[in-house]
Amino acid sequence: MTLALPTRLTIGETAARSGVRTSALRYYESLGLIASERTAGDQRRYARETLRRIAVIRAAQLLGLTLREIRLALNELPRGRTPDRHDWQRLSQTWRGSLDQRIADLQALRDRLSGCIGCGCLSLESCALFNPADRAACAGAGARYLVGDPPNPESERGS
Amino acid sequence: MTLALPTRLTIGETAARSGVRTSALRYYESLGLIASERTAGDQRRYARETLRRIAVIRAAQLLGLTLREIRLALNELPRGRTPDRHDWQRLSQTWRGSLDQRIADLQALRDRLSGCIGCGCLSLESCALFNPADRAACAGAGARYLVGDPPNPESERGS
DNA sequence: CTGAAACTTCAAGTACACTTGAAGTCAAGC
DNA sequence: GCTTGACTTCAAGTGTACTTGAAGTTTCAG
Repeated sequence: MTLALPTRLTIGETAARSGVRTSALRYYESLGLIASERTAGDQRRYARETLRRIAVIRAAQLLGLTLREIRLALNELPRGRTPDRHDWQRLSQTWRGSLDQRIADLQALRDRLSGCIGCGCLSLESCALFNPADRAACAGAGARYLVGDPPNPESERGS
Repeated sequence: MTLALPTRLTIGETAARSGVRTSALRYYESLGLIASERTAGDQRRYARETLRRIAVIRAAQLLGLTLREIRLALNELPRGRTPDRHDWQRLSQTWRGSLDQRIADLQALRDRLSGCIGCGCLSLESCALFNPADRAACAGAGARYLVGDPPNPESERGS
């Protein structure tokens, strides 16, 4: 078989194959999420392996991770050597936990949505959805990207 | 019982009870998500009912809805009359569907994360996670806020 | 009546994840 | 070798959801 798949992809090819726009790929690269080699004329060439990396990035985004967090996780992958099955498995194992957590959070929210918002209860003080502390607990790991705990809460009232 | 709970809350009280900062409350009001009456000195006073509204807003954000979408949903509530149990139930019913969808999406992602990212498969072309069309399908309803389909994709290549 | 905390508006700033546009360069088919 | 599409950089813009700051006003306990 002399079928040699191109080892290096242009940014356009990479975009087409990954479903991620070229501008996003450049952005990812600027953040250090992916890397490229350059041609003599300074054009990017991506290794095929980068496609997997991009897929992992998109999957991680669906988990609610920020690009910064994803970069940190990807940095755990061995530098220099192509990540193998074991490396990717370790990564997916890490994220699976927060994904499970996120699913559990959403399921809890679903129960509340039916049980509390819909209940017509007027005892607002005792209602789980109306208790900020409780909601904060619920918002925990996975959801912070969605609603985002303010990094610096309680500044208007304090002192 | 002469215990008269204050019917109107200041913005600070509302913030404390809802766990949402005053700046966010003003922002919500500017978007038409909540309403207030004003004192002679032009200060806001919120009805207690607004606490429920705020809780619903936060819950809906956890579902991944934008404030715009939430406003539209809240506008379905009867104007003029205080929403009753039935009104809230209808609202929660609407959102429950997308919440279920979202949970299903995340569960599918979880299965893939273990089954695909971790699998070490090198047949990238046939791998679900590497197939943009498939991922787009998966990203459907609930996830758009997280990863956000670009509103205007494929502009660099076309024509 | 006074002083401080809480409130007011409005403009600008922040963070995230990109996209868009301008102005120019590279690569490849004919 | 020339044209054209794909590429380059860099700065600025977009949308969402707020926050922050300045400058001034209101409320209320003492």
